[in-house]
Amino acid sequence: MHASKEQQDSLIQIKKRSDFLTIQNKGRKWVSHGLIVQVAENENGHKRIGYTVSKKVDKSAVKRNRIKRRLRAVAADILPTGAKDGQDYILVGRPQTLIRPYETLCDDLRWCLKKLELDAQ
RNA sequence: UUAGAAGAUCGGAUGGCUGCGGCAGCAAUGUCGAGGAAAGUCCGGGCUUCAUGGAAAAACGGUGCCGGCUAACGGCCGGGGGGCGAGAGCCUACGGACAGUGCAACAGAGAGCAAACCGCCUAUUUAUAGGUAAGGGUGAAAGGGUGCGGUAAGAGCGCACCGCGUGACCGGUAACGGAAGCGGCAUGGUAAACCCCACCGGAAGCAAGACCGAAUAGGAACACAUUUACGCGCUUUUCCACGCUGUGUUCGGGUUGGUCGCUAGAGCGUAUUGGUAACGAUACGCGGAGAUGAAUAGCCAUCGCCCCUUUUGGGGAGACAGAACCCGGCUUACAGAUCUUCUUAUACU
Repeated sequence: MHASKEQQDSLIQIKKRSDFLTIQNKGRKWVSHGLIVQVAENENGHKRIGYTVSKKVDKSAVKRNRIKRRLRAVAADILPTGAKDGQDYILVGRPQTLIRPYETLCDDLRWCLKKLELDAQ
């Protein structure tokens, strides 16, 4: 089920704060137990991905880092095949992200992507 | 063995598959990759920039027994005083109250150059006057304590012992300790209240700052000429020195992106050696994260740890917590494990 190295290279990371804000404003959003996904179209035709774990989720920096790492691991497995070109994705961590089993977390992401695709039509 | 005290160390290990960041390499690949507190940002430095340089004073902030260590400190080590404990030990903002100002509710007669409510004593007389601080009462606190003498009753009024003040002299680098003698006892507490004294301190921080490439004011540098004065020059004042003006030429700033700053530093380890110790000296060895929406992850196996039942076995937990320019400390958090030294009680010998 692991994505190949080539596929993972197609993912570009979102770094600017302004990009995060525009995606959050104009994009669509779907919530699951393990994580939240936000999607918006972009102009350059690539798949782009960003991660957000705020201090609201957990005050400990160690736990926030671990949540971000798990989100990154899930995204690396699912998104190269599950995501579409020309779209921006933001994965938002939740308290459940820390303790949910890995397979369930993957299912959460797949479910969110499916729902968002239906919603777009 | 019981109950403690002090100090130090560790903070799971190994491997596989799929991945991440730095470096090397054309590539394959190789190699390195979080902590004892990385935390809080409370001190002290290095480094960088800003202000024209120096001296003195004031203001503001900090430190506060003594000696030593250190680049430095509010840190550490050793010592002294005071307090706590049976002890090993632990705690300690621990300079100054004859420089000045202030503060202490209520109660009480009286609370800071003491006072006289009840009482006691004396006189005249049945209410005053004087003496007194033993006893009572109030209070957090009532101006030495006990005993004897003394007296009208009393009182350091006198004496002894204790306490207090002062203290020749002795020990110690010092803080301080000991102490003959003298003083009849007085100048209560509070300075994490203002304050005084001694010592220390310019300010802001790697989003500092430097460079490169792209669009507008103040401006900056260089050359020449000229004037020396009001005022201005990064807390204020004073003193001394210095600068300021005009013209021309050249360059070009607030923001964003990239590169550098960026990790070898008061570095770590071992041995010898000086020192009670903190720490210093010498020799040899080591080379160890540098990200910038920010790298250590996901899954699994074995060993170890804890709990349950015990024949095999099954299940569970894994603390506090994530480098962001770098060091030296402090403070706070921490499952569990190990080692060393010491005290106490009991037993054994």
